[in-house]
Parts: sequence; structure tokens; C-alpha cells
Amino acid sequence: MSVIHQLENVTKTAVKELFQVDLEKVEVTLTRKDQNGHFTIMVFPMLRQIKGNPAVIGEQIGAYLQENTELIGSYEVIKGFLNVTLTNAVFIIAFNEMLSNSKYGFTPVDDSSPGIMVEYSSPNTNKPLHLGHIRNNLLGYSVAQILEASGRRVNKTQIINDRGIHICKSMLAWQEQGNGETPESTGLKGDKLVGNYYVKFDKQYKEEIAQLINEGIDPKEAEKQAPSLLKAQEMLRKWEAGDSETVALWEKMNGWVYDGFEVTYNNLGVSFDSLYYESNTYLLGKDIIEEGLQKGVFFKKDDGSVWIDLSDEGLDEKLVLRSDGTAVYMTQDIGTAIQRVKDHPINAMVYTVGNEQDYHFKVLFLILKKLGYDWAENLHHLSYGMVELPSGKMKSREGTVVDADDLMEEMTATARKIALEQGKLDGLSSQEQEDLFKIIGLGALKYFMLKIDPVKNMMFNPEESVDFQGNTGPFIQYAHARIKSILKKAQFNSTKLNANSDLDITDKDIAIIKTIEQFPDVIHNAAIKLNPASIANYTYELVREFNSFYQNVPKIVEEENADLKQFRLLLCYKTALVIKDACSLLGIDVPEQM
RNA sequence: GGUCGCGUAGCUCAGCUGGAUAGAGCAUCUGCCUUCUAAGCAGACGGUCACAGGUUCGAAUCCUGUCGCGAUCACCA
Repeated sequence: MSVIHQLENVTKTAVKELFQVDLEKVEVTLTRKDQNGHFTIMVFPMLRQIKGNPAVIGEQIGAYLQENTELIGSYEVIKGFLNVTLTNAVFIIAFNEMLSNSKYGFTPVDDSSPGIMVEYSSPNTNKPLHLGHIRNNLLGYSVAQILEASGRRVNKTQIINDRGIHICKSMLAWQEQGNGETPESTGLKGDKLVGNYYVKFDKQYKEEIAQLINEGIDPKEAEKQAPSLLKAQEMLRKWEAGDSETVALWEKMNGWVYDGFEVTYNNLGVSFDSLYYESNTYLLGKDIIEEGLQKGVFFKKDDGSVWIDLSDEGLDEKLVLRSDGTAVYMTQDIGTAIQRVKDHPINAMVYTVGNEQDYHFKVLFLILKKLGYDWAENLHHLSYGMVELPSGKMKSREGTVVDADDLMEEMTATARKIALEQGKLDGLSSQEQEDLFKIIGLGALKYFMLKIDPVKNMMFNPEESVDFQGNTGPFIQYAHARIKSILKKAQFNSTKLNANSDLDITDKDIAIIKTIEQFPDVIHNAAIKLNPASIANYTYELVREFNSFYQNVPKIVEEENADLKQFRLLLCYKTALVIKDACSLLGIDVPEQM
């Protein structure tokens, strides 16, 4: 049991003995840095059940604890705060307990663990992934790891938006202007090649609109009548009719895109356990609409369109089926959700989608509840804010979109430059060095994006993101590499994971134990809140504690007291493990040397 | 206009299940490499927690209103 829980329990006992009162809960926090003590027991909240002067009550509890438990070394009451200083042995015993669990903080997963699906990425197939997708991917992947660490069986998925007018636009431009270009013939990544044709389509489309307007046609009308758009729409009709030539082209170009995406996902270090394609799911949901009509969840208007009235929930009426009987986005999302629960042993889902779709998911979840699915209670929208650049929003037509592949390459190049300048890579082969640069560059990028609370819009300043000092990924990776270096020098082996509890240890030692002890709660809370930023901030805190310890205690390798040396090596060893495990929840690798 | 979210140091962000004198990083300035990796440590400087009320022993944190920024309110996806 953690030290803090032990304290809560003995305080309850003390209050019961002293005042004959059963407290439901005791508030214990870390003591402020400017006060003496390890933990602070709050007396104020007790006043609801115990009448009296808080300072006196605190004094009585402190005296009782010192008299009747082995935990407390000393205490002091300041205002309504009972600050207690524990004995060294308490911390070392707690530390030994942590050491005995190699996956400390993680809840094991087995076949009976509750299943949850995490959807993220879900790109369109007409252009490459960009900075916004990176935030999405990193969040989704990290949340999946966090949920798994908290004991859920996780299925990572994405729905690939492989059909629709957008891909037809790329197909049309390629057909008309491509001269048979392929990724092989051009040396371009497939998604980049297809994206280029999307741009070409857009350019021609714009020209056509301008010309039509010149001819005196109303601008709105011109947008609808431009020949390119009409041709793309015709292509979509052919695709829906199953025209073999169109389908073949569609398969070919989507195939190029998937090859390109795979490279990007691999570099980013994300993966999926299942895939859904919109071309397979876009017709789903219509039968559910019929069922819902019969249940009275939906209603039909005179023109034949089907709606749901959510005005009781403070929302509006929402269309779920067009008057011509075709599906809207909502229709297929309803159908796809139901399909996923049929396909996999899950009763919960997380949708990683930008906050511009908050309303959509609010409605989707409400509809599924009204349709009576019990798992509808367990649907979560992992909503995140947009990524802004110092120059403002990313706009493809202004060429300010930050490409995912380019960005990863730039981060790796920066890591390479810095590492070579420092020249601390003795003994690494050139391949090992390249791997290391990638680990550091990607670590910087991932940490930079994940340390920010998902709900907030984030500012992506390229100059700051390549700063590897302070609160950054490389800062954390560096601490890990340093620890590994100590363990190596000291020829530490992890066969005897136990420290002598009768040791004179310092505040720096204790600070690390106190921080490590929070790890299980940090994972638990991150899972509940679907928030990787809390893991990132915790890891940073732990590393700062470690660095302070590292530079303020005498050299461990040269420590003459064998028991103290063993304890400190164990502390290093455990800290490295927690850093590594915490980083794994963020999708960040940690190097052995850097 | 309705709804939702955000607003904390010059900049980027923590802290938000209410607790003591609001924390980091960057930037600026001081120290520390013959000592386990200086991508580090120790310190200085920097605040009307947007504003105004309310609840409370206690509010950056909870409630209400105002202002500012953003998103959203399609028979689009």
C-alpha cells in the first residue's frame, strides 16, 4: 500500500479513537515545498464532523499518530494543516514494494478485461497527412496505450474515407493530366502523388470558375457548373454504379495512397488492430433508421426525409436520412458504430476527432442512446483543438500546410545536428546513430504535441518544437540515457531488488520515491480523462526530481556505504523503468545512450 | 443570434475532484564541467490567474453575468 494511503488509514483510526467519529475520507496532500514535512493532513474538512479549534485538533491527531504508529517521525501544525514527516524506513519499505512489481502502475489485461475501441487518424485518401493528423494520431495512439495500461482490452481502428467526391477529383485530374504517372515512375510517395493531382484539379476548377464568371455567370452558379466538377460528380455516379473502369482506377490510386500512409504511420510509430473503409460502411445505418422510425425515435417529414427531434435535450432537429432515401454522414456513423460492436468484443468506444465535430458526436451519442443500445453510455469523443502556426491557420491553398513526412524528417535532422555537435555517440554504428536521431527527433515532436491538454488549441512554433532543452522529449530521454550509463558503470544487475530499510537517506531520495508512488494514480486519471498530457507532465516532474538528485548527491558509483549504494542504484533503476513505461504510454522511445 | 470550448508571467504551457506565499520551460541575467553524460544543475528577474458579483473557514479551481478569441448551428463530408 502506498505511503499516502497508509497515512489516510491511520488518520481515520486516530480520529475515531480521539473523537469517536467515522470520517468518510481524509484529505492528504504533498506538503508545500516551503514547509517542513512530507505530507499534509487537512484538518479543515474534518470540522464538519468534529467541532473545535482546527489547530488543537491537528495537534491531537499529530500526537496520536506519533505515539501509536511507526509512520511518523515528527509533525507540526500550522493553521489548519498538520504537516507530518515520516521515517525513512517507511519510504524504503514502500519503495521495496514498488520494486517487486516490474510493471508498477500497469493493470494487467486478459481475455475477461473490458473491451474498448479507439478510433483515430481516419484520413481522406486524396492527400497526404499533415500536422493536424499528427496531433490526432499521437493522441489516439497514446490514449489507446493508456487505456490498455489501465486494464482495458483495446482495439485501435480507423475509418478510411476512401470514397466520395474528393478522391474522384484526384482521379479525374490524373486521368486527364497524368500521362500514366505512377509512384514508381516519379519516385514520389503514393499519397503525395495523388495529393498533387488533387491540387491540379483544384487549380483547373478555379480557372473554370473564373472564366464562367467572366462570361457573366453568377459566382455561386459558376461553382456548380464548372465542367471539372460536373465530370467529378459523374465519376462518383459511375463509381457508385460499379463501373469497372472507374472502380479499377479508384483501387489503383487508393492503393498508392495506402502505401504512402503506411510509410508515414510506420515512421510515426502508430498502428491499428482493425480497419474500416467508408466504401464498405457508407450504406450502413439505413435499416437502423427504419427500425428507429418504428420505435418512434425518428419521424418522417412530408417530403420523405427522416429526422430526430432533440429539442428536449437543448439541441435542434437533425436530419438522419435524405428525402431521396440516401444516407447522410450521421446515418453511416450510426450504422458503423453498431457494426463495430457486432465485430469486436467491446462495449465502449473512443472517437479521436477534432473539436469542430463536437456537435456531431453529441448528436450521434444521443441517437444511439435513444435507440436503446446499452453501450451508448460508454461512447467518448476525444475532442481536440486545432493546431495553429505562428502565421495563423494552416491553409492548403496558401501553401502553409505542414506535411507530416517533412516534419518528421526535419525533427530527425535537427536531432542529428545537435547530437553530432555534442559528439557523445562513441561506440555506436552509423545505423545505430541514425536510429537514435529518429528516436530523439520523434520524441521531441511527440512530447511537444502531447504535453498540451487536448481540449486546447495549440500553437505549433517550428522554432520552439526543435528546441531540445527544458520541458521537452529529449530532456526526458537524456535523463534515461544518463541513468543507464550509471547502471552500466556500476555494473548493476537487477537480481536483488531489495534495499536495506535502515538507511540514512536524503530529501532528494525521498522526493523520487514520493513521485514514483504517484504513477499508478496518474495512469488511472489519464485513462479516465483520456488525457496523455497528464502523463507527459508527470514524467517531466519525475525527471526534474531525478536530475536534481543526480547532481546533488555524491557520485553513486563511488559510494562506499554498500547498502546506500545499492539503494541508490535501485532508485536509478526504478526511475528509468518508470520513465520508460511512462514514455511508452506517449508512444515515445527512450535511448540507452545519447 | 443560439450552443459549446478556451482566456494564468513578454512567449509556450502546468495547476482546475476547492487548501497555505499560483508553478515550469523559453527569453534575459548570475554561478557550476580535472567529479556517475552540462540535451544538465543551483539561483535571479518576471503575475490584477480576462473582468464583475456569488457560495465557502478558504476560490486560478465551483456558480452567475460581462468582455475577448475560436468552433459549430447544411437534404456537406
